[in-house]
Amino acid sequence: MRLSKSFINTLRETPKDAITPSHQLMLRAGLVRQSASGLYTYLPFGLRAIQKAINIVREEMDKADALELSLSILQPASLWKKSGRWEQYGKEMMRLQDRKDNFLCIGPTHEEMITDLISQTVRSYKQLPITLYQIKSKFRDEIRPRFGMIRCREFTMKDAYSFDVDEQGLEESYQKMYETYKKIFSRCGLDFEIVEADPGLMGGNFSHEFIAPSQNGEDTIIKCAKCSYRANLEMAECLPAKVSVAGGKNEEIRELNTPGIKTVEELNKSLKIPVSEMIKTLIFEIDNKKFVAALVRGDHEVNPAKLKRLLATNILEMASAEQIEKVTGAPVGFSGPIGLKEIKIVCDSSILSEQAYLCGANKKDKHLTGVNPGKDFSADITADIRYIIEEDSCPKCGDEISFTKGIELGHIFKLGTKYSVPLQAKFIGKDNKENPIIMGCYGIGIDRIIAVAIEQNHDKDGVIFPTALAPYQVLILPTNYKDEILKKKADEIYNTLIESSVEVLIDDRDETTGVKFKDAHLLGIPLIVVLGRNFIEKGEIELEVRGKEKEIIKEKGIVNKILAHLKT
RNA sequence: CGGGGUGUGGCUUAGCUUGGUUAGAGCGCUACGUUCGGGACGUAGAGGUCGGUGGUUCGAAUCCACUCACCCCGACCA
Repeated sequence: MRLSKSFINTLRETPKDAITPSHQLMLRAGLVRQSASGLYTYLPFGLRAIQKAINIVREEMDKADALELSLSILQPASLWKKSGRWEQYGKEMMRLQDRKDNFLCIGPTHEEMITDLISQTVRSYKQLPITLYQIKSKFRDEIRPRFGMIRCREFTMKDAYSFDVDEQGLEESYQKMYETYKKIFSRCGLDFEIVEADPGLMGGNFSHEFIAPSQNGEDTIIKCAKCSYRANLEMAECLPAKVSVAGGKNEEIRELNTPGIKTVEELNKSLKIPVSEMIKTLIFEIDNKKFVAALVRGDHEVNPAKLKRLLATNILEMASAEQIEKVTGAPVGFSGPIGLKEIKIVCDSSILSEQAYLCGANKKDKHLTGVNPGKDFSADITADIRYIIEEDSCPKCGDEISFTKGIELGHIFKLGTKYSVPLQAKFIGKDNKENPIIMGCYGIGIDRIIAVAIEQNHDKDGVIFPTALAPYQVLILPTNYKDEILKKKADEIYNTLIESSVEVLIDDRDETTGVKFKDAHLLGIPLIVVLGRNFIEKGEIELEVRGKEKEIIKEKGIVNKILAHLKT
């Protein structure tokens, strides 16, 4: 492509709304333009990069025997009502009505559609296993789109769904995708971690996330320094406390006056008791009807995802101030486990029965000290219900852990029969019995591949595309295209590379050399071939590997040298 | 939805506190000329409902009210 004929839209200055490097550079390099919050237009160069990512994903999915199809973007409400998600899915799902007043949604995901398709087409175990996938736009009316392409409302997703006859089959399908994802992100040249994750609304006990470490990530992951343990914050297991705290089993309960002192920090300040020797009591409402009290140490936080899983509920919310007063008999800030009636007490496993703690008295302006769990109250359930903190150690090997931020590139789930049962996707087995199909689902955020590639590969001058994702591989830069010698040689190299099927650009614009260099670096094309005065004087051509070294090459060897670079 | 912030040609912005000429600038854009190895120089141009609506006033980019959009921090997720 000749730059004089292409559509490049580089910006000299950074648009003020863009904060993260990938967002700034994608705008500056003219890869995308924003049309509204969370909505972007891909310009030609950006689209080429996206197509590169799509092709890699498609190739690897096909190698894994997955089959591509395309489900309609608009989906009938009836299917979502069958799975129950018409009600469960919140405002992220864009709902609309057609001229006949039928309700539809713009697909935020496609489990219902694909399961319905399978229910109509699969009859026998002989048709299984099968994995189907598509690569297309999804729409989620996100609460808060941000970071440019990292969280948009309309985005391109590869979503795959596996269908098996049993758990073992699912395990194999899942494992296949796990390996496929590793290949995909490696081929894209990305740095990533695989972590255990909470499946949330999707169902299942655990899942895996593929996370690109980045300061601008929205997820927090936990890494063990020694072993291979990786988990996201929601999922990371906490070992029961090993820290020994002061106070003993036989302390007597004493009531303290604590007027207006509601938080652990305030209690710590006025009573000089370490926060780790306090119990925080939080009241949650589950399924919009029942209440539970969750107890964690003062220096810990309740992890709602763990609590949800433990209580097997999807709806868990903090109780309101009025509800707390009704349930505990005291205003917010004075709740405690002693004297709670008819509500389940869930105690975190880091609260030790042989220690004495400070906690709320369920009376206004009163707290209790010397409270021994086990002796003075009993929990209905004791389990791991808190977030891991940096002082914790690795749940697998006990070594140090660290926290890292990251961007979620992909997520693989085991769905089981969550959708196949309500949507009646069944098969007849060898034993002539009818059973629900066992499902898995596997997503990749395509736009995020590009955003992450840029987050991870850029410098002060612009993007440094990994070769696999670059919109073009080579940029030929004659410093002055009006110079006959330079023009002739540049065209010659350009034509030769085109004949070799190399994706090549030539900067034939009537721009100053400085502009050409700046654009070349901003665009991030991996190989820049500079033809300038050194060529005229000495027959030397400069080959710049974007972000790395520059080489001086004699005229004759240039094409082979370029081709050699592209192979590595 | 809660908290914070910003809206002035394509981009970055001055002016707003303390209302008063044709709303300035840099970059970009157009034409011509000189340049041509690091966003060059000269000359001449084009481009603006000052986010919108209503109000106060002789007079509003500037003050007031409402509203819209966008960004950032928290709850959602690829």
